[in-house]
Amino acid sequence: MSGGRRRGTASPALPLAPARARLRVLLPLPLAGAYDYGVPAGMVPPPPGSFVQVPLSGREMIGVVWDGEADPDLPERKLRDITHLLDVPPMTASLRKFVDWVAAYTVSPPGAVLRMAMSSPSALEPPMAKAGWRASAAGRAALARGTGLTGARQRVLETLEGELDGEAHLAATIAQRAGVSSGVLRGMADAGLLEPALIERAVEFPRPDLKRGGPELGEEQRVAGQALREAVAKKQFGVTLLSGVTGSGKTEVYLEAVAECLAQGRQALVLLPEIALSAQWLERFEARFGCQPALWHSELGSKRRRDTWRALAEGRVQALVGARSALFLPFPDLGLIVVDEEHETAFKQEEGVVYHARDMAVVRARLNEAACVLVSATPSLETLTNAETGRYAALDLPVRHGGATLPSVVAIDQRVTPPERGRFLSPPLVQAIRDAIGRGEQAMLFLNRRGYAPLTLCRTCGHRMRCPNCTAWLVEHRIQKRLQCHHCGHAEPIPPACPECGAEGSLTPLGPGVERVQEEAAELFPDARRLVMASDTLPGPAAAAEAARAIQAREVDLIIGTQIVAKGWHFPHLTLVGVVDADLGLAGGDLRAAERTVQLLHQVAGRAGRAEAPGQVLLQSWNPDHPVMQALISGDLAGFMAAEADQRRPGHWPPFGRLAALIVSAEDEREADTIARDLGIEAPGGDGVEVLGPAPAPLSMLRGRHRRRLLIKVRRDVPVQPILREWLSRVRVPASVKVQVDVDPVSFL
DNA sequence: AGCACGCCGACT
DNA sequence: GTCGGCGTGCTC
Repeated sequence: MSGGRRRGTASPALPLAPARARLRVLLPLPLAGAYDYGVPAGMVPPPPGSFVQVPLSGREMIGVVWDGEADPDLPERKLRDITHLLDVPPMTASLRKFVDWVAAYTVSPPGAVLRMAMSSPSALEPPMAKAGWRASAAGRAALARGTGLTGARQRVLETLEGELDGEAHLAATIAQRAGVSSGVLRGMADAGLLEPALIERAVEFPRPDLKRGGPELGEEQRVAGQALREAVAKKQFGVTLLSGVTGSGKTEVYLEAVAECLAQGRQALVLLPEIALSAQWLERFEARFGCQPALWHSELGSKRRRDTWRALAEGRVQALVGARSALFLPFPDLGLIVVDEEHETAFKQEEGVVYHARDMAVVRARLNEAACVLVSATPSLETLTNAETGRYAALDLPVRHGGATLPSVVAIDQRVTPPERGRFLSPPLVQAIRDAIGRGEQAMLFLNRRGYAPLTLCRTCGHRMRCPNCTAWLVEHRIQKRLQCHHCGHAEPIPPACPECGAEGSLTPLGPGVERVQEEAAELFPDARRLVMASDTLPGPAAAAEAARAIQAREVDLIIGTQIVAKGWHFPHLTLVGVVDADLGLAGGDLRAAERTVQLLHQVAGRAGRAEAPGQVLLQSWNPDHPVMQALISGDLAGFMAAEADQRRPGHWPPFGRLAALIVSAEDEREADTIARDLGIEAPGGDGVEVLGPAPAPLSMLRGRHRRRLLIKVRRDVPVQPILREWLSRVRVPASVKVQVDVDPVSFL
């Protein structure tokens, strides 16, 4: 460009100069919407979905060019220019729609949802090649001559050209492999024997082998697998419920759907409720496809995270298994989403953007013209209802794979044969464990309570040890010698004397946790090899995998575990399951307490008798006539769920109506009360709309914040989000008070 | 989410 | 007299 002054930027001297092109950029922040930015001269306006860097109040941020028109009335002086366009595949239109849909449904700022779809910030930056070293031409020549090199220098060159394949590596790596100090490398670089070079990132994800075929399928499995294949092959949206008794081989069936999806050249996503406990699942995937799938979960390291995100976005990952957050990953052409154990509450995200991954999976599948498969031995009432009304197709596997039979379930009436004083295992259960172990089989005791005792009480003054930050008792963890709060992470040493009255040796543990059951088992069965499985005794995937291996290798006789033992494990030598307190989940007025208890105990029961030897399940209960116990004993879960539906239908309780909760929280109790009261005053009404509350939340203090709840119940045909938005807009909330919206709550705490 | 501006306590 | 606490408010 010659000619000196052409035109300045937005020069006022040229009022008729065409205005800069404007477009909308959504930023990963909880702002009300997208912001407008200008396209700088010389930049081709990036299409929607492009990742761009933009200035925002003095700093640079990465955002996504969003759909829709920019506001022409925004004054030119407010408009800043896009800084640059990032070299990342643009976010697909379907993922953008998904972000908007989730934001609208959960009543969250779209930017907060976008943040979940940008969960690996570093993946968006240009591929960062690291500075490394390789042999220079002079170095290679010197090596070829074989003379004039010190031993150390020769080893370095041999290592680089040999086992390091002549490629560039970090100085530390080279020094370590060649067994020399880094000083040697420095000297070689100065002498021109080494030259700097960028290290290529070479993270390749293995391709699943579709020809490999899997384990032999039974006839029913084969038929169901074929049906799923056909659903995927249609390349249309559709949801299928795959139900089937525990041990019926549902995983192998839906892996057929995964195979079909990959054969179509589209990507498959499998969501698991707890990826950390998925070692056995990964083995099954590998058995079917000859390699590991890509993994996605919150504990993934930043490097792995970045590589996975980028490889996926670039279409180099075919199959991915992940926790709920994987739903927001940049699949270029998602063809299948499987939600395994769809009834699990772990799919509900309770913090930040509150969403249910199972429900959002259905939405993402719809926006991607993809198939969705919901899998469970104990489907949720929501999913069952959708299957019954024909919204979802349904496949069922009614028998166990390989000729195994379902375990028999019997209640032990605690009123008739109670445990001894201070004990928790009743005589019939003790005898059954003794018999099973005596036969060389494995037994399991299930109690959904971590630690030693849920409550510590002073026998002198009645003081109960409670959490300073939460409305909760402190749970004794005897192994760690600490009292712990299971809600906020507060922990303190067990005091030698009562902090209230000072009485020494007066603090007494009340009630059982798994540690205490293990202590009792140690006295009763001193020769049995025992293993405690709880989230705090199996920290991380490696520990869980090792536990599973030890059990399968029959290195354990008695397993004592919390709910993590309910999660899809295959323990072929386990024949007896004892539920220490079957009534535990029924306390409290939770809408789904009964449903959840049936699901959990049925899943636990399903660990027994998965191979040749038949399984037996004993439920210790104070109320064996309760419908929950009767359902488990008879095995008639369908009947139980039908009765559950009949109870919820008349009052328009979910799934026959919709709930949303507002949780008001503040450090100051009076502030929480004030806002909760204001919300109560402004509560919406009308046909098919009902507001309950405000009331103190069952956990009325959590992490130092006082909590109040309001619940809105609307008829199924009434959209709740506009009501919520309007309601919230009528109440001014100071920054010190948080109002969390929970559409379709599963927890009422 | 940052970062600035804005009014009330312990320091050089 | 100032340095600085983090409470509200804005960022295209």
